Amino acid sequence: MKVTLPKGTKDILPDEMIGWRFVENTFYQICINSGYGEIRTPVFEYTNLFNRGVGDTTDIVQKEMYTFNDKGGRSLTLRPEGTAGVARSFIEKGMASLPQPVKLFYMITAYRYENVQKGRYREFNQLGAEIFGAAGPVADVEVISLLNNFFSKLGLDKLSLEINSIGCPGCRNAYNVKLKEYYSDRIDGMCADCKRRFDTNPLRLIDCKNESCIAASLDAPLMLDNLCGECASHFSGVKAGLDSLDIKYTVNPRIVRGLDYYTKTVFEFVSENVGTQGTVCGGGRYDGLVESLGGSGTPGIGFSLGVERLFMELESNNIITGDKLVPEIYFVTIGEKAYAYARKLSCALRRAGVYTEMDLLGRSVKAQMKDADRKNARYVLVVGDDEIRQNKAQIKIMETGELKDVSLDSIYKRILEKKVQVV
RNA sequence: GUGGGUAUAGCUCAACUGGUUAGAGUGCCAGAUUGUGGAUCUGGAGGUCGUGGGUUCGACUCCCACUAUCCACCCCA
Repeated sequence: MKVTLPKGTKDILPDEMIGWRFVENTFYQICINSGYGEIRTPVFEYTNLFNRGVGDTTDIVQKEMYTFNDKGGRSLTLRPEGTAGVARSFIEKGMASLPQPVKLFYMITAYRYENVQKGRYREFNQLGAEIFGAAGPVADVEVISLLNNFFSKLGLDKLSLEINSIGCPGCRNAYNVKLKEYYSDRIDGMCADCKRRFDTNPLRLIDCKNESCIAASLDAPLMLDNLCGECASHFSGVKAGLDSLDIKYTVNPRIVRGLDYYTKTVFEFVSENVGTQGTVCGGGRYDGLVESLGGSGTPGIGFSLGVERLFMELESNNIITGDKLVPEIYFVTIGEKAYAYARKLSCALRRAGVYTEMDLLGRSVKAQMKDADRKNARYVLVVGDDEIRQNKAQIKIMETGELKDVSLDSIYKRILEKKVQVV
């Protein structure tokens, strides 16, 4: 084998694509119905967008970006996530002067240089949506309800929603001081990572999975108990909104998102079927992002959803079964005249929206029948030069094996009436 | 970046403690009375045994390296 897939990438083959279409179409419909406009931004952006947007201290920026110089010496980076590019577009295209709020959604690939494991790839697909310019908790609720609609339309009811608030810069700074105070006499017994976090990002200390660190964190003060008045009332607004929609959730005070731009509400949809990477969807509010990228102060909230992880969940619930599309009519032909006739009929049917099949290899009748069977065709229309002369053809109903004579004229007429049912 | 498992036909897997032309199932192609599928039977195509070294009279089998893949840590979708 000489040519292979790059590590961490995959081919999505035709059978699987049917499921992908199902997921993407469902997402598209829900977003459109909810007033979101679709946006496409470039796969690569100038590197500094992510440095500033995602945050210099994050793992993503520090070690996971595909960064390269183009021939003009510009530093470019394959997007490691979707929000930064959309925020850039919001600013650059002057969307702040559109009627507010601006609601956008997208279906993209993203790239992170990480070691591969279950539910984690280097190129992966995300569905995402963002609301810019709406500061109140109703926007948070709308984004979550969009996801709730999406999951229920897919037939998924086993994802659990966890929410938290990580406050605004104001209350977080005060909280960080408190945290450092709490950890100052315990940090010696904690892991190397945590010792580093103590200075760079103390918020992450309570999130560490290392056993001794978990023990040290048991009595740590929680952000949730230290929110300022504004953040606290925002969070209760979110909870009240979810309650009124009967959306179930649990408050998980230990959720911390890995991207620097999050403020106030953060949330995750978690699955038990995805392996250790259980987060199917993560999102939250980012009221400071647009401003930090040079735009005017604009609140925002959004999410991104890992399609590969969603698929694992769908498959383990038997929602994606890999069913193939089956042809309505398979034309079995004998002879050139019959082939030409059937080809014309087949084209007309395809234009009318009917899936038809024909042999392209000049195979025997038997082999054509076998092919029709293999493709699970509902009907086979057998046309030979004899039939052309007599202006009729045989239709075989594959499920029962029943044969019927039909006149070619009537078939053509039925097609013109756009009737799918030919028998 | 770190740790562990795996690597044989398109796919799923065999090959005894190293021994001759590496097998099966499935899938694919063709045939079993000449213009009709699914069952059965027969035949055919398809493998530099992940790559490169080494040990040996002899390596799919043992050793080393590399690569890929899977799983886990970190972190995230």
